[in-house]
Order: sequence, then structure tokens, then C-alpha cells
Amino acid sequence: MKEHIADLIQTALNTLIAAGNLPAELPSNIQVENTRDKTHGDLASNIALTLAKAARCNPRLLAEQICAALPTSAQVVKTEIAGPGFINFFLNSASVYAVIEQVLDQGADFGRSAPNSGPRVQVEFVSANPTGPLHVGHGRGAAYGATVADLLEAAGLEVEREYYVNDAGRQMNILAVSVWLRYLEEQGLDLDFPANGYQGHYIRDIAHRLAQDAGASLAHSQEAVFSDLPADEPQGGDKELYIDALIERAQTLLGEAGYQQVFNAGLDAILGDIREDLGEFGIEYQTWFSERSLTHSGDVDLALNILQEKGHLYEEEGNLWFRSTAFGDDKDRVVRRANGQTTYFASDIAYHMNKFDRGFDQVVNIWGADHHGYITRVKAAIAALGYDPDKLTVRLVQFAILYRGEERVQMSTRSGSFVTLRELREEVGSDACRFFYVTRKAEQHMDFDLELAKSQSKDNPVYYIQYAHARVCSVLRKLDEAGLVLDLAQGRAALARLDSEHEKDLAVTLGKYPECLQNAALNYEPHVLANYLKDLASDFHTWYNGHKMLIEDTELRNARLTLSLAVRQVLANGLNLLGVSAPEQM
RNA sequence: GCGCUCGUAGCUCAAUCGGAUAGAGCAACGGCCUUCUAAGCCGUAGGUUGCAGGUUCGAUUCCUGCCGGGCGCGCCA
Repeated sequence: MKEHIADLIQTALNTLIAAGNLPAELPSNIQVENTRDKTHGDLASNIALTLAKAARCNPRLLAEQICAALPTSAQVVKTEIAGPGFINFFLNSASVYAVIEQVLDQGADFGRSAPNSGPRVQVEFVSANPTGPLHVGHGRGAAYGATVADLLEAAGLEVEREYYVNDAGRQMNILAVSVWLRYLEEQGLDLDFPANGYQGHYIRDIAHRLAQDAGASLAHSQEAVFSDLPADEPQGGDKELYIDALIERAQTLLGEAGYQQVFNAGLDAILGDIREDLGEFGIEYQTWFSERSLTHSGDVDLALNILQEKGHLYEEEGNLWFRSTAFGDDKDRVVRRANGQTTYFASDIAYHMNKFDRGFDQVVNIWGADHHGYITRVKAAIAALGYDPDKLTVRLVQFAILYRGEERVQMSTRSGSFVTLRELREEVGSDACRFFYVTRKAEQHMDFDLELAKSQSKDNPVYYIQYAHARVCSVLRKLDEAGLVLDLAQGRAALARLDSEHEKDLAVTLGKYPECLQNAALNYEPHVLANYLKDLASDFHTWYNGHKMLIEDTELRNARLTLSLAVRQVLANGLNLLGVSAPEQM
């Protein structure tokens, strides 16, 4: 429809140019927009405002000339000039209601672009360290990333969802030691748990299972484990030095195979838990990418060699540095320490090289807002390796603050007393979680009210939207109970009988859905879709409250039910993209 | 201190690449239940878009400075 209006305007402009009323050299970009205010018609163009200067003409006067030169169109009822020179187009009801048939014809595909018709994109999200269960902060990244991925897919892109598993590094060794110590406790040792160890109860569970599998084969005496270790923090020592010493002791006593057994017991249990948690949250990945595999495959060395060859590395005091300042970073970064160990950043360089080598046209990283300082150096590395850093998009997600009504829910990562995503889902349900998490702009701080998310009232947007969907289903049930049948063909033929403002508003809102999806996808803004669904549900409820569906007039009844079906379809399509169910009854 | 980010009604938030009179919901106030779901409906009021400049036909949006909140600034991951 917008194209049609743009064509009309183009024809008018051509006429004016031919008549010598306009200079031939004009910017050719004709904008046609949905109107925000329906008193401004259905569609509007600012063409007279943008051309006024080049045409050396008062915008309103120019608008009048354009209007006069517009060819007649069956779809346009009237045009109006308003404000500083906008041209407003009023459409006939048949063109407004045409969308209803389109929705019913296309069903679940309505609003979606042809699958895999666009570029190939990877979306990496969550990627939390497998050292403990996901907490509510990860939940927002999960919901946001999953929805962005689904939206991009709906927009026709070929999408691959990936989780980067940080299964290398010191934190993982701390996890392994934590598991081992709990295991030793179960074997009868009496010990002080390290201040820097993982305190959560889940560690005991993992240790318990390890004991069942391994028996006493990993046990060592109190003496062997703790002799000659530096003091831990409570004893006036350094907790970092202490835990590192414990890691070394574990590796010595257990040997390569034994240590791996403990290590993997922790990793497998936690990763399994995360995977299950996300699965229950409606999130599936195509790839779980292991950080360790980058070392084993030689990708880390390869990446460093390439940087070395290109002259972007230098040594200083035994450390190997990447000259990221040459690419806009604040300071250079160490990639390999004097002790030979590569840094986390080195893995990340290799990881991004690997991503680009897999041939993605676009790479999207969803990170917590605390990582924003990291963007520059990663882009620097990508550029230094010879790839296009603009192909990487990083979207940051702010943390959510939980409220129970007015009261803020305290969270502390220490001592494992944080609120897990699983706990949150169990309390308010996955649907409400998925919706609430994406209802605000990602980079916006958000307040997540548990009471609101649980409430069954119109104040709760999830309930309100799902209720609209269920309401249509309910009406169809009532229809059936009354011994009536929906004649869809008659309903579609009789759409012109829908003559109330509410019905027209609804159809207009339905018509905006495809564009809403495009905007939400291309800008990585799921909240646009969430807000749209609220508006659509609101329009539907308003209409429903003012008009009875199950009426004597068969033709009008079928027309209203036909509109309802279209509303239900779009609600279901949108909810599905947000990972929220569309229930048939509440 | 430097960098990024945010600041919109009392509260939580919108505002479609710079568009028209800045919109919703909650709370407040005033009305509504013999109804396909009152777990609701209708209406009223509520604003110097943090402040001050700039860019232009037009700025919540872009630029500069200031004020205020958040985050980051490790050979941690």
C-alpha cells in the first residue's frame, strides 16, 4: 500500500516537472509513513516538506500542487494537507480490511519473510561460565538473545544460535577443587572450605554423585591434601594464593586422569543443568562451542601467529602483547603471559576468528552490560586479523532488578544465595519471564515485579495478551455450544459490514504487524513486538467490550468472527516469536 | 580522572532512519455490574522530555558543554 501511495506521488511529481513547475533535479526518496494519529488519515507523506527547499517553494503550496496532480486511485478516498505541509491519505475500507484476508491466507507465516532468503547470521548469547546455575541476570540475556534470533529468522535471515562455553581457565579449576573438597568431606575429611571456593549447595550434589561413581578412588588423606599450604583468608592469608595452591595440590595428588574426572564431573553436571534450564525456558541452540576446543585445535596459536605475522604483537617483560591501541583501544592487551599461559582474551581472539572462518555474514554477540569495555578490543582483534569489524554487532543487556511489589529482592552472588533463573521460572512461570524480560529496551535498566508477573489481571501485560487470544477461542466455543457454525467464506465476503471505528482500528493495527516485525528484527529490539502485542490486545478487548459477537445477524456475526480469527492468528504469531504460549483458555 | 550508557507524567515505560497537539498502563479523581469471562468497562486530570546552547522548515531523537544515576577502566573469567 505504501508503495502504491509512493507511486502516486511519483506520478504527481513527474507531472509537475513536465509542466515546468518543479526543477527536474530532485531527491528521489519518497517517504510514506503510517500516521500516529488517525485524524491524520491512514498514511502520510512529508514529501512537500523535504522538497520545499529544492523546489524553492512554500511547503504547503507545494503540497497543494502535488495533491492537485495526484492521479485518482480506487483505494484512496481523499487526501488532505495538514500541519506544515504533510499530505494525508485516507484509504477506503476495502483496502484497510484486505489485511484480514491476508492474515487468514498466510496463517502462521503472516508477517514473516521467506525463510533463509537473507544473509547468514550467528547469534551468540548467554554464554555464562559453567561454574554454577544461571541466575536472573542471565535470564534477561537468554530471553533477549533467543527472541532476537527468532526475530531475525522471521525476517528471513538464516540464523545459528550459539553458546560459548567457558570451560577453560582458572574459574573452572576453582570449580573442580570445590567439587573435590566436598567429595573429600563426604569421604570423612574434616576441612575448612576455602573462602574463594564455590559455596553453593549444588557443589555438594555434584560431589555426591561423583562419590557414587568413583567410590573412594579420588580420596586422599587430610595430611596429603592440606600440608604445607599457604594460609586462607580467614587465617590472615590470601584467598587467591590459597585456592591456586589447592588447585596445584589437586592436580598433583589426582594425576591427569583423576583431575579430569573431577573437573568433568563439575563441568558436565553444570552444563547439563544450564542446558536443561534453557530448554525449559524454550531456548535451543544449534551449537555449544567449547573454549577448550580452541586450544586443542590449535586455533589460539594460529590466531596469535597470524597477528604476529601481521606485526600486531610485541614482547615486553616476557609477556606477549597485542597492539590494540593501533585499532582504537585505550591500551594494549596481554595475550600470553610470561609463564606461557594464554589469556582469556587470546581465546576470544581465536573464537572470533573461528566465527568469521565459518562464513557468517553477520555475527551478533549478546553480552551483559558489564562487558561493554570489551567491545573495542575484540573489534580491534577482528580488524587486525583482517576481517571486517563492522560485521560484528554487540548488543548489551542491562541487569534486571527484581521487586516483590514495592520491595526490592536482594541478590548476592556470594555464598550462593542468589536467585536462580530456575527459581524465578518456577515462581512466575516461563511465559511471564520471557515476556517481562523483553518488554523493555535491552540497554535500559529494568524493574521486574514478581507480583505483577504472577497476577491475573489486565495490569499484567502477559495475561492481558494471552487473555485476548483465549477470548477468541472462548467465543468460538460459545458459538459451538449455541449450535452455530462459523461460515468463514461468508465472513470474508462480508467484511465491509464491519463499520465501527474499533473494527477499523483493529484492522489497521493488524496491518502494521509485518512492519513491526521488520523493525524489531533489524534493530534488535524485541520490545517493539511486545508493545505491539499489548496494543493489539488492547484494541481487541476494547472492540470486544463494545460489540457482541454472537448475534442474530448471521452475515455480520461471521464478519466479526472472521476479524477475531485474524486477531487470534497475529497474537499467536507474535507470542510464538517471544517464546510465550498462546493458550486456548485461561 | 577517562570511556560507554541512561535521564520523558507521582510510578513503570513508549514514541516507527529528525515529523504534526510527546503517547500507554498503574496510582489519583468521577461514573458504570440482569451482558459472549466485572480477574472488567467508560471518562477526567496529569509534561519547560535533567539543564544551557547549537544544527533546520521542524529536535525526546543529531552535535557541544554542564548536572545526576548505572557500568567499565586486571597478566580475572
